[in-house]
Amino acid sequence: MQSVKKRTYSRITREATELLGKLIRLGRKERKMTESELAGRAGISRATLQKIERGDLTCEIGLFLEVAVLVGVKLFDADSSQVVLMHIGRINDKLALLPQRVRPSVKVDDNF
Amino acid sequence: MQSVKKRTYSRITREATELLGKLIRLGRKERKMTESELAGRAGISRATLQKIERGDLTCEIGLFLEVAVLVGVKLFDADSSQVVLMHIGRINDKLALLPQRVRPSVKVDDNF
DNA sequence: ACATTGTGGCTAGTATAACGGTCATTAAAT
DNA sequence: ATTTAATGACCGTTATACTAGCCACAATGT
Repeated sequence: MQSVKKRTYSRITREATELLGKLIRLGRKERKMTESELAGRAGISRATLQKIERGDLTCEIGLFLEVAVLVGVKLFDADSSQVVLMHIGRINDKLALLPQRVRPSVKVDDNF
Repeated sequence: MQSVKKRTYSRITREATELLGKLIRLGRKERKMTESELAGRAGISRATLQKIERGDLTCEIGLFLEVAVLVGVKLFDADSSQVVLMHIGRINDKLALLPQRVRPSVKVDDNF
């Protein structure tokens, strides 16, 4: 009974993960795969797959996305996934333009 | 030197995570926050934030998305995130329509 | 030029995720 | 109705993610 992990997540984070889990479960059933089958293909245990489909926030993002890919879930969005992925080049450019280090001279504006 | 974890990830998974990490780093710098600041706000260590921005696949999805939300990264896509999130209701419906258990009578079609 | 400090990388310790196995329940097929 | 097996849940073990702290380097501001 020592040091119970006390982590808080925003509503957006919780809903997004829950959604992704449901999309995975939906994709799996549409393809008529059992939990064991999908877990086997993904190289994970059935217990972990159950956590993922349940939307457990503590699962590794790699496992989460890997399972999603296996059941045909389009990452990031329905039909613009490729567009988003292609943006990775432009993001590199934008990163290169920014100063390599951040030095907050004043104060960071808390816009929440 | 026993049992080195040997995990493989699809290219899509790797690129998606890498992209998300870069988006986070971009968002952080655009808001002129230091790694320590963002890590502090997210309630994680700086080392973990560095792993996230690097696109490390072994990070918890909850931490990954939480940091993304903090720096204003729109989850799933640029401007249709809310649409996707609203679809959660319809997904529940679709799940309810499917049989509650999958019994593969024939063989699962390997469409890869 | 100098001082400041953000960043990358490393370590050991600790919390915990993932695994493999088991069991009860119950939907699905006969 | 009976049989089969997919699912949900639990547990002990093992692997590892996260943490706190440190150092070296170098970009930024003066």
